Amino acid sequence: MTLSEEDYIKIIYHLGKGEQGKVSTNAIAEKMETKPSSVSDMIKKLSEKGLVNYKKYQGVTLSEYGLKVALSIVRKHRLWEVFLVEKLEFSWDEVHEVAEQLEHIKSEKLIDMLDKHLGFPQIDPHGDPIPSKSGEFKKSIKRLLNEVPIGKEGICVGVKDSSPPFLKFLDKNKIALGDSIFVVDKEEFDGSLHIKIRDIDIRISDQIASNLYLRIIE
Amino acid sequence: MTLSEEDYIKIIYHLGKGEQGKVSTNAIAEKMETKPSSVSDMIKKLSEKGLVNYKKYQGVTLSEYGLKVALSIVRKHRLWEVFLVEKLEFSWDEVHEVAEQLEHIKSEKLIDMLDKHLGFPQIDPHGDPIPSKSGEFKKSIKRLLNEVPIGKEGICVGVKDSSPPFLKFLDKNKIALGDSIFVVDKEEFDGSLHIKIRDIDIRISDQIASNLYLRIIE
DNA sequence: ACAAATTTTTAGATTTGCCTAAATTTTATT
DNA sequence: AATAAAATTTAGGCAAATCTAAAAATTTGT
Repeated sequence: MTLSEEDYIKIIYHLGKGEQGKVSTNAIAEKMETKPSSVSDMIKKLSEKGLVNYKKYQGVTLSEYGLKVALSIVRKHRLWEVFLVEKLEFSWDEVHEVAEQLEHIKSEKLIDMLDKHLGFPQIDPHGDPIPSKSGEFKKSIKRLLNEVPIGKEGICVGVKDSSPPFLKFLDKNKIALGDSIFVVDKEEFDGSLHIKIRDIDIRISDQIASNLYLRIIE
Repeated sequence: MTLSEEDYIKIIYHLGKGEQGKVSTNAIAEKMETKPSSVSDMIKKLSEKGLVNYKKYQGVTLSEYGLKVALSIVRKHRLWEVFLVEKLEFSWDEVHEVAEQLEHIKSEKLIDMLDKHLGFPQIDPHGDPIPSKSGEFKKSIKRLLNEVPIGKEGICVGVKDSSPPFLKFLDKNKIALGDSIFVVDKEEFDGSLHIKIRDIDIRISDQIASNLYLRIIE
């Protein structure tokens, strides 16, 4: 597969919301930053190769094979994102462009060993799930931290209350978007949480926890 | 720069033995696995871009700018090789193909941080020196282990005596091509060596040391 | 030195992925 | 349901990087 073909497949995957949805030529053109006519050309090629199902004027969907390819690209992209953040000190919002390039590197062993090196992560720095080698993956959902079950881990993806005092609190406690938070325990009577963040244990009140969104798996 | 241009520059660099040597069209064609006519075309383009010095029928050399570009590609290639071996458990002879792809990834921060993550290595798994960010690098030389000065480190790149008993010895002591060996000390009277390999200290006789080639720096 | 062999370049074609402009199909509106 | 608007496809071209075949320059052999 060429680089360009892989980009198309990935975009069709994302626009199709992971599975069935028919994807329009124009939508693809916009994401690819190209013209609809170019998209038509490429779709024809992808169709001949069996990567997409296509009937003229009716939009495209990924074939079973195309979906497999898409998931493998997404897997590579997200594993590289984890690598960049965990090992190379990138912040969660700097990784996309580089991962976009790294996702095209072809070597099965590379990805298997990278996965192992990273400890088989399940989510990337944006909280999105990482497909397994065979293409399965858990759905991710967004939850307020105080609603995350004990023993679960998630990525901090947003705040409900963005008032200065709250943001200051986050800053002081070194909690930032993209951080991975593990819920160790919950105190019954006041709802306060014992969490682990960057290998450090801290306790936060229910009030704080109900203002932080995590993206968790399952 | 396109991927193909980068490949040409790198090949011209290697064929020119690192610097001045004029490189012939045919030699480039062979390395690129393409035809001399294609090379002519590309050389013309590289020349227009100021990457090479070129007079028809007279071969090419890298310009100052072209050399800079070449060194940056070599740097990336070798850093990725170190990464693959040190962090992802690749063996020294498996890394080339993958590094060949990774060397084209464009991100200054990526390479800087990779360099840091790897502890600013000076040599790659084949014993070749890694250019610094600014393009300087030490020459590497091949020496028998017993001639390596105390305090130096090198990569095991070959054996002088390849008899089965010797190879068996290497195997038993977990010494393999590509291993990094640090010379800790040398015993005056029998010439035996105290070396560090994969963080383990071992002692080897002069007889052994005089059969192992290391590639060292400076 | 000069013809033969080799190397290198030019000319013209091909493929991939893109473009513009025009034609066609679908969808939206009245 | 007919027409206007929007989306999509086709047609014809372009640039990059390659190819084959043929021409030109250089090197080699005697």
